[in-house]
Amino acid sequence: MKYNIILMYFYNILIINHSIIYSCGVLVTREIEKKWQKKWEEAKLFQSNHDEKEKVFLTVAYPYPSGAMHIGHGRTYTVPDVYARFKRMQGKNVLFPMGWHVTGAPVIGIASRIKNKDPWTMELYEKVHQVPKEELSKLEDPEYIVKYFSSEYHQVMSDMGYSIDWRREFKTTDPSYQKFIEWQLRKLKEMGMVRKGNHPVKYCPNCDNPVGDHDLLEGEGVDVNELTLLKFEIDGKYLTPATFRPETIYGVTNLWLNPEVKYIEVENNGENWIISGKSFNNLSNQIKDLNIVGEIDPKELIGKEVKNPVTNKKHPIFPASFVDPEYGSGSVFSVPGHAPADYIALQDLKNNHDLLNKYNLKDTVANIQILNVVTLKKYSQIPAKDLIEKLAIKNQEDPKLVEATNELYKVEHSKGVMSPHIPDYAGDNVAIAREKIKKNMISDSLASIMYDFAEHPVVCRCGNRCVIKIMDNQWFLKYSDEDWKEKTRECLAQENIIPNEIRSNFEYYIGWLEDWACSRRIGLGTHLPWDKQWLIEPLSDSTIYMAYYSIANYLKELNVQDINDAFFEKIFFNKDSDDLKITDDIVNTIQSEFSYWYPLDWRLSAKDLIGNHLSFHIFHHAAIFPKENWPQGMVVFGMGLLEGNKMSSSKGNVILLSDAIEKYGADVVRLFLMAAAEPWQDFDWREKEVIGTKRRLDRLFEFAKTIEDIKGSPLDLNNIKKVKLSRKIDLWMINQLNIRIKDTTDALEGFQTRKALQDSLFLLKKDIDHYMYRVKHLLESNKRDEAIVFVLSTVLKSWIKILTPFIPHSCEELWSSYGGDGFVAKTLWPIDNIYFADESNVSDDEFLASETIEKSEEIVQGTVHDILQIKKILDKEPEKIHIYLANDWKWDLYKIADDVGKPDIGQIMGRAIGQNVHSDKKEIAEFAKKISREMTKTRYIGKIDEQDILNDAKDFIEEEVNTKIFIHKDNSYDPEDKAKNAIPYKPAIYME
RNA sequence: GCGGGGGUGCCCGAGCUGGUCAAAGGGGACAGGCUUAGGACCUGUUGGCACAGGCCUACCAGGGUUCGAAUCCCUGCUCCCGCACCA
Repeated sequence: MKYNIILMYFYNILIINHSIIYSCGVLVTREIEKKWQKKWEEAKLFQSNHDEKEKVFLTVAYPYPSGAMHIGHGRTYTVPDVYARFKRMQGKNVLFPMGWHVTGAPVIGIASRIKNKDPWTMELYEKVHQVPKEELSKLEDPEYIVKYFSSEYHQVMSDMGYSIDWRREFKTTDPSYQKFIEWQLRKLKEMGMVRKGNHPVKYCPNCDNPVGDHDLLEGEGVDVNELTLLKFEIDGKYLTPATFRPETIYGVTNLWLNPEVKYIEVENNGENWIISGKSFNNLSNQIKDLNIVGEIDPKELIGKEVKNPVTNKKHPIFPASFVDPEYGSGSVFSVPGHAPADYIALQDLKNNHDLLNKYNLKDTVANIQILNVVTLKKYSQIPAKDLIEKLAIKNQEDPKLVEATNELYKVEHSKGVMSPHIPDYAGDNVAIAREKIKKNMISDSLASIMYDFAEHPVVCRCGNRCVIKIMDNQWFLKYSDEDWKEKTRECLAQENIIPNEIRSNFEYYIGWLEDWACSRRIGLGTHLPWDKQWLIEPLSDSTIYMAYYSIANYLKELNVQDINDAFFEKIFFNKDSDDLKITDDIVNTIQSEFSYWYPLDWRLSAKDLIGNHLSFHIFHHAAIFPKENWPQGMVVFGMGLLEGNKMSSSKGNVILLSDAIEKYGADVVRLFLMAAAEPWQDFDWREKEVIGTKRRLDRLFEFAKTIEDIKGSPLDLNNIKKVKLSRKIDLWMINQLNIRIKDTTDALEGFQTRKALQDSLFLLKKDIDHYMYRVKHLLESNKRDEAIVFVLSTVLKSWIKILTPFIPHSCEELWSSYGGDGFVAKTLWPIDNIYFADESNVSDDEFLASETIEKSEEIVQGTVHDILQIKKILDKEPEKIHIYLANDWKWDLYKIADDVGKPDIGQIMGRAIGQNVHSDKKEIAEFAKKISREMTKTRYIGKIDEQDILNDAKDFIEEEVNTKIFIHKDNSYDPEDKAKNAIPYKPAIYME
């Protein structure tokens, strides 16, 4: 024990040292980040108002603040911030708002658990969500929970430097928002999109409330199954076994009852049913007015007969210990032909002489004839038996029995056909027959529907067992309505979906969605305006709230009583009305604000919300707004992983965003999150790689210092001394910069943050390294080379700009440190033809084409590479290196080969001879053969002046290969006949 | 079961409108340099065989289309995600 404490002590020291060492490398500290955040706020940089500029309106799903923000959330909210900042620099007027979705039930449960000092919850909120002790007890109030965490979210979002227009912040319980929701629901009701009906839910009788999966102590993710209750008559009463497979009613041989459990007689609508005592709780929540009449002794029923409701055959009742009194109604009908469990139970009973004697069943059991119902290829008339034999199942306790049951259920459902002797349904697929039989039996009052959990128990957090309750008089949104679906599809079709592969997912969900229960009993929220006992279900109040953002700041100024339906009709549809209570000028201002910002350009959300939130969002926009205000695009996010494992607050596997910011700084966190994966992919937070990201950021600052060092005086980005460039390597660097700017811009347009950073940070850094390497020898002879200073300053200036959306604090700091004017966030995004766009630079026609510039550098590098390769395998150091360039006829032939486009030597030869490119046919053939394969590996961009290129880089090459080089256009000196190896873009080499 | 998306080198992960792909980038490993030292930085190597700039084998498996396939088509295997009344 002591030993461990000592070890921990050392470990702590190591950790402390660790962070000290790293923090030494920080160039942008938290203080600097806070400084810039304050400056942005003071300058109201992100307050967006209606003006003449082109607008971009984007929203990201507002959070449900029931816990602290973790790095997964950090990614979700950084993506829109990066895009917003990018678009602003492109001169757009961008609206990026934020609100809090506080309606719903979870906080109610959390609050009561905190009140009850539930240890798990207390630990979660204290350790994972890091709520201070003095605040913890206040979380007994659900309103306080959302208040506490929404202000926490607000703080962390500010610390991340998000460019949010906070004037439009709201909570979904704000009175004016509730007015907005009431208006929407009334509107939908008027349109006939709301109906009343019944609906089964997971329910806790103790809490007297429906419960969601996250409110469960046990049984998370357990399905609710729909079962058919079949009524088997016995002495004027009914036994009501429940089943998944009503079609097997034709194969019933007997019923099973558990003689060791309590059964009761209940009265239901004039009928008397015999059910297990334990099933009453569940059934009574589903069937109205179910009254207990008395107890029934199951032992007395054993051996008696029941009547099959469909075939009218008589079946005996047998005892069985496997009958679970909690499942269904506590009795089971036996289909040994198609249910392995029934088959084996029957076998077991046959061998159980004690039991047979006790109930005097010997003859009855022996007379049971197993019946066939379903015909299945590759199976006998008794498929249950086949499977039991195949899996070698010995008795009822065998765990493989479940496997056999599931297997047969699946196979018969998907491939089974009703056997020829089954009346009315012979030849039908099982799946179809099942539905038909169920429907017919219910309409003939031979059966009814009940619901049960697929597994027991399902336990509420309060400790009580849950049941399934039919909620009656529920209100539904009619997503099943075909016209509504059609309109929704139309809306989807005109939207941009990123990534586009997700589109088919939406199409699927729109088709699949059925009516959605939009009312609930508990939680925070808005009451249904026409039926106040109901609250509006929290997904249904979050469908078109983006429209609310556009006017939220104005609504804060208004008197809530004055906000009525007429107001919203005016704002959203410009409909005039006598009921308006607000003066014209104010209404018109708000109206124009809405019509400026709408439609929504981009909606961002997580991919697990496709089937509900996002689909509802389309449904409601399609229903309520005219086409010109339909949403324009959606971006769907992936999930977050932590060191390869799924992030989950409730499992404690999270890193809080606030901790990450404290440790690494907002820019590092932003940079890592944006570089780790594209938004729609799952990203993985790996500590090691986060640290790597930090180093890379530091190097940006070092680069700036390097330039100043070369220049020998302070950098002034706002006033870069222009120099006309003549060296190809300088042009190459500028050209690479342009390529990176273009690729970054394209990537950002499509929300590809990872690719954008790949281009703007990593690849550009590589280019700069390469450039520095290429000009190293020039700096040695002239440290203050003006062209180099010009090139590097130009690169730095653009580099800072294109990184600003990602690491805004660092970029502001760099910008202001090196003479930039104002906020870099307010500067314009760089164009992608810097230098070349200026006509005075463009005298040398040859270097207009970026391809040529790239190719030149490739030739230089390729030549160096080849020389080094050959040198490596020579015995001795060469004294001279001769470089031979391809002569004109080779270029001509190369062009022909490119035109032909494939390695078809015959055709290339034919054309070459036809055009008479060269007199020596043998040489042509030889060369054609040589290049025919090479061709496909090289990009042909036309003839370029290789001599000029190599001469320009001659000193660099000589330094690299440490030997004098001689460039030859012909083979006047060619002792080893190497010149013939020269190919366009790939000179021949000879060393001596 | 229904629906969607994948399987790439030691690991993560790009590429996938066919040729510039032995395959970007990162991580790891190895070697070297810089250094008092380094968890900092730089360079090189990281499929095999060659050794005058080359060849072979490779992108789950099998088949096909093509002059040419990681990329297109078919088949199989396999992994992941969603399936609801609720954030």
